[in-house]
Amino acid sequence: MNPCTFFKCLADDTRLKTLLLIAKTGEACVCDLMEALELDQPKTSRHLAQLRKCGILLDERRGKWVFYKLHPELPQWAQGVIFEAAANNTLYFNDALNKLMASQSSTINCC
Amino acid sequence: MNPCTFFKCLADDTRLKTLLLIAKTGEACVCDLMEALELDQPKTSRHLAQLRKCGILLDERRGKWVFYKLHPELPQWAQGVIFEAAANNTLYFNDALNKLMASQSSTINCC
DNA sequence: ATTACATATGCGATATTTCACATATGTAAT
DNA sequence: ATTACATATGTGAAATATCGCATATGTAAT
Repeated sequence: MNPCTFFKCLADDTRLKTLLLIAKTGEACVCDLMEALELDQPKTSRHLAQLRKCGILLDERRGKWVFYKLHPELPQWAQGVIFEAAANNTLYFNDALNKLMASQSSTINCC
Repeated sequence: MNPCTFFKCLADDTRLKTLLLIAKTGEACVCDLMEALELDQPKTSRHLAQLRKCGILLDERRGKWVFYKLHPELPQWAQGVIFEAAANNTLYFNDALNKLMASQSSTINCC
């Protein structure tokens, strides 16, 4: 994991918020992330794909849905960076986190 | 310190190596950084200026030279990110670090 | 005040990233 | 087999970042 590549992945609002949300909740499906971040589907999917291809996220299909979580083999220091950022920037993604947790605890919309 | 802005600053080879070098050595002047990273003067200065304007580095002039160090008011978590990256990616900037330490311990070239 | 050296910045050219739309793929139900 | 829904990707346009060169500013010495 080249550190510059890693930081490039964090250097975008959509990707960073996505990662912080997943760090906080453990995992999330694409449709919930879309709603929480108020993004269209291709944009959400594109950024997730980039994080997956860089080895930061791991995807897992369950029926029609795809869930993403932090890749278990992500180096410890990189995980630490993500968790530290999540713990110290609540204001930055709190809105999205609330929406995501609401989606995840209901079955109204999707998965 | 917006976390996305912060990570954008780390998402470039020149800036990231500069930061890791400064994290390891405490401070460095522009001319030593130029040599260690084998960069031309305007490029070095431009990236340092960006890091300074974002509040990550603090500059201090001493005679003809300008020294940069981590900004003392940089949030703790952000400092942590830089130090963790420095501690876990030695291969990424070891060449530059050796050159920098050689420059700093001699007075042949500049300051 | 002039010169030499260190650092900073204006600016147009180039490269890279991101976006938006259309379309493709994959899954499950009927 | 067809339909509906969830997700992924091809592609060109738009936005953004970086570079290279020229030039400006700041400091110290003569």
